[in-house]
Amino acid sequence: MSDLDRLLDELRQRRPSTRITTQRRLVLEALMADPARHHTCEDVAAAVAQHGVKLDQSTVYRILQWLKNAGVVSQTDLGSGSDVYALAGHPPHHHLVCLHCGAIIDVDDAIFAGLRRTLQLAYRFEPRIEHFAIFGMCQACQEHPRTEDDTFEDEMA
Amino acid sequence: MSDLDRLLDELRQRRPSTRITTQRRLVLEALMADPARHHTCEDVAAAVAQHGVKLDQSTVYRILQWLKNAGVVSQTDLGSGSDVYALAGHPPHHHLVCLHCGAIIDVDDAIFAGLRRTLQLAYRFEPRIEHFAIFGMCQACQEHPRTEDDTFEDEMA
DNA sequence: GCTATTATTGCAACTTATTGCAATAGCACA
DNA sequence: TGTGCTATTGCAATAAGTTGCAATAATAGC
Ligand SMILES: [Mn+2]
Ligand SMILES: [Mn+2]
Ligand SMILES: [Zn+2]
Ligand SMILES: [Zn+2]
Repeated sequence: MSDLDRLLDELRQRRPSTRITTQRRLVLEALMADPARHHTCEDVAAAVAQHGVKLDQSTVYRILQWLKNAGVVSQTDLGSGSDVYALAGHPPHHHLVCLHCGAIIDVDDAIFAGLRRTLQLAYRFEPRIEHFAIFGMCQACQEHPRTEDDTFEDEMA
Repeated sequence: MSDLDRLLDELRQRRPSTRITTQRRLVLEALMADPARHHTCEDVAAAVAQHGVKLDQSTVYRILQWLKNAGVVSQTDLGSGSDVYALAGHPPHHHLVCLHCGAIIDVDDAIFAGLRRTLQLAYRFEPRIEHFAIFGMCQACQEHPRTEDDTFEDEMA
């Protein structure tokens, strides 16, 4: 039994009314074919289309939403105009996005350890901090100040 | 000279090509009329309309964007469907949003002190963490577990 | 395997937000 | 006060994402 089928099975066990459809199988297959990637809805639709199946945009979005609610994928706005979806499983990490040059820096999940603890202890709030994007200014852009206009900010979502 | 004119003046001093238009004055006036509120684009447009001036949606968005880039307002997605804009000035704070019941909890900016320091020291990254929304589950919803379906998540952006 | 139930899909309409471009209107300077 | 330059606006088109609803298809039970 494949990784994919194992996961689908698990999802159905969690809530038995769940149906395993061709569409869901294909979307998950596309995601797992490139597990480290930031997939857009369009990416996924294109990958599925290569298998000869055309999925409606709304179907893809609904399946991604379903996977997100199940904790299987994360959804992030990195400022590119389209949200990106990624398999939540393997190495938890986040990104720093420079508002000036658009650089995307990977950071380990450990940076949120303190914040998580604070929210749990002080507010009894269980945060779901997965694949966050933190906007700001990178080192290079701080050292090379430009005028306020020629910035990446305008181009950002 | 009013608070409003003082601010507009300052914005123009920062970049002299900036023009002070009726539209900009009215939008800023609407924001400052209720400084603690989370304003949607629609709210602002409605408030301005009460003064007898109809602004195009795109104009309002562009002015809010301009104010955001200038550091005057923050923009936040609290999961309501429309982004909210708030005057950045006075009391910096953030929100915890419950994915289950939709509750919105206010938290002090201090919760980010550690993270800010880490990013500055370890990555030389200057984060712009203003009026963040952190999604997760509130205390009440953790204690009162429900099935995975009747959740607020589905209704969220 | 066949049938009934109902979760899921596809489609079209809709919402929120952004963008290109011609018309408008600040404002610097005479 | 009048004139020219160009930043900003309004408008219409577009993009990303969501939603209502009728048609479809997964699956449980026979
Ligand atoms: Mn990533
Ligand atoms: Mn707030
Ligand atoms: Zn940069
Ligand atoms: Zn709750």
